[in-house]
Amino acid sequence: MGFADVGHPCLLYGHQPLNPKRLDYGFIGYHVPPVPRAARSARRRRGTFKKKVDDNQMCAFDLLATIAGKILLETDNTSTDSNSSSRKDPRVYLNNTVKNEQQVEEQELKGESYNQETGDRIFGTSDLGPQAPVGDCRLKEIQQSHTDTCSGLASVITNSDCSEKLGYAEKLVIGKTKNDIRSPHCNVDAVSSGCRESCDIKPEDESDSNRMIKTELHKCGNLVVGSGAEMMCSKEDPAVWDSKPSALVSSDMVKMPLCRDHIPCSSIPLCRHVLKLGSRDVDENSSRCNQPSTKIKAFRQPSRIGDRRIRKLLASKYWKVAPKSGDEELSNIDGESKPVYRIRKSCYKRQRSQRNFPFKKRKFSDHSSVSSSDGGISSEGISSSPKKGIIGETSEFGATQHGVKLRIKSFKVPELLIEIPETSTVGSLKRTVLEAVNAILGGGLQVGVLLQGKKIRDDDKTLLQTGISNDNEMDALGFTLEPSPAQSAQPLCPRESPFPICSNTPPPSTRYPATPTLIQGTCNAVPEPPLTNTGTLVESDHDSAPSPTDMSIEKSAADSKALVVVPEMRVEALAVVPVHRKSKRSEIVQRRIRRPFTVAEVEALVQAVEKLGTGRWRDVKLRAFDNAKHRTYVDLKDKWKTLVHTAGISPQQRRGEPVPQELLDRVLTAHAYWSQQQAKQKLKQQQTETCLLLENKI
DNA sequence: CTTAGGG
DNA sequence: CCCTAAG
Repeated sequence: MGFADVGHPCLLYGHQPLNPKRLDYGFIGYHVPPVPRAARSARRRRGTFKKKVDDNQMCAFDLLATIAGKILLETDNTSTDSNSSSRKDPRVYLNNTVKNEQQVEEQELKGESYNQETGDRIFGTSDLGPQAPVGDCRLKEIQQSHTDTCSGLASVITNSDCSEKLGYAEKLVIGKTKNDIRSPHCNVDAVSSGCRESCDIKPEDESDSNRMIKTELHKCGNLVVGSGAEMMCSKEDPAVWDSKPSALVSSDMVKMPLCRDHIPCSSIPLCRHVLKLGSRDVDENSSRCNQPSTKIKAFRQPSRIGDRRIRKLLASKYWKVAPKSGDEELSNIDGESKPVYRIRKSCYKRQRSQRNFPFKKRKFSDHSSVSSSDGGISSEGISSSPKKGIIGETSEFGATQHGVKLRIKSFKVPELLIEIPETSTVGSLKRTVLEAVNAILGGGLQVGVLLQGKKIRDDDKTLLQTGISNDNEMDALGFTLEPSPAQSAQPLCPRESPFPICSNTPPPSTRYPATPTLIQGTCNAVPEPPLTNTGTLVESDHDSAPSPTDMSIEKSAADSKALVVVPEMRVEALAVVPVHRKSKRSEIVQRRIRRPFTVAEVEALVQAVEKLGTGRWRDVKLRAFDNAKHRTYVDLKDKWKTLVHTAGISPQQRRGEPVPQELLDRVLTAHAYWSQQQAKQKLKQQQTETCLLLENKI
């Protein structure tokens, strides 16, 4: 053949296995013929290997998408000067376009047929309710009164200084009102002081026009804050405050070094805006939720191609802030498979589809209806099988147990601190916030469970023991989203934490200081094991991967169950999610968080490749990373590619966690070996082909 | 769905 | 990591 045989890597180097496991493979491994395609397909069909990767992440994405669907950003600078100016045009559009009253009215009239093309999000800041004092921030009132009325996402936008053009921070609280869950519309409350008017759309007060608009929103994904009547009102009296402020408003100010001269924000007059949004797609969604599996599929099919396109468009744009991920432990160990996932397996077969689900969904359902909700934050799942609840029954109680139905009406999002130069544009602020949110939602969350406002830290307790099973307590049950432990502890570059919050290479002008979650006033440095542990649903996956998973749990919960709000909790965490929907057509497609391979993983990979060879990534995945849900065979292939490259460059040129030279040597060896094997095979193939040809001719 | 490669 | 063409 003209090729000198390259010895088996192991024989050549006699590497001592870093891992005892390595002993289990020997030279023989190289001679194992590749599994015939047919066989593989069969395996596939059998479900031997399914992508379950990043399910949790998906959840995060869903969540994000949901939140994103409700942008709350105010771009109107005019407000900075005073009530008067803002009064003239209380409405602020995301795209910076302010619509005139007429337009607004038209929209109202249009009602259901609200033109999607006008996809602008209107941030009305009007008030239809009783007049309230104006001028100062009346956060407290807001907080107290609205507990029941407000629903949906709540966002508090704090303007640290009204006179500062760009300085404001927002807090977003996800919450829902009692009546909202099913309602398709968005409820938005905008409360502000000083320069802004407040807008509180109370369910009861909803006018028809309101309803229409809202409905609209939910349909086309447009967000209208403050509608018709309210807007009008605000015009008349921009400074009117709603008498029923939202209880969801966080009292806690966003501390952002936005103020000039670093004046403590608290010392400056603040403009606060509270926006509450119901989840728009909920209802539609809910109707589909009954058949989850179908639902997703329906989407998937049509969106396949589009999906890719979308991803392509968006993928590269939003990952700058992607948290630097820590490492996972051993390949096989980690993984984020969560129990919840199992429950809804049918729905989320593909990590990818799942991940993009919200976006895709939206994109493709624009015409018809946004069925989305998908669980995100507020979707109300409908689960025909009660016992399957997220927090299903605990095993210990066996058959006697009653399933616990949980409704997750809202999640509290961890506080987000953002630092951005005052010279930044509003757009960049938006982007920054979005990125930060994406970073968090994309990977650094874990779930906390609250009962009566108290955090339940004992994960070993059963629901029964905790009182969660008690119906009376249900209302007091709440869930929080918090940064995963590692993050809180090591904000900037959490080494061990798989899901760091901050980006390792933040843009010059922005950065996300590590901010421990202040939820409940208690900083939970202590990792809260996922709710999962409590339930039986979990299929012992002993995944080590923390956060994202949790999200999935919640998500599932949301999907399959109802949503319940825990009102008493003060929401201090927030995230602002600006969304520019139409503008860039960009549905923020989140890029997967980066998770550098650990040495252990590399070891496992090398070992597997040595044995299986290159070109059989699926097998490699199965063999060495079956439990690492987030490592796809493509990832492994890519890693191998980079390993080969790395091995070929000088150590000085290498970046990231150094890979032991020994491993790199093995990489080169194996690579050479398998390359040769491939060449040989090709040759053989060619020979046989030619032989056949000749024979035929003869 | 998998591979193989380019980006 | 992402995206895609191919198979």
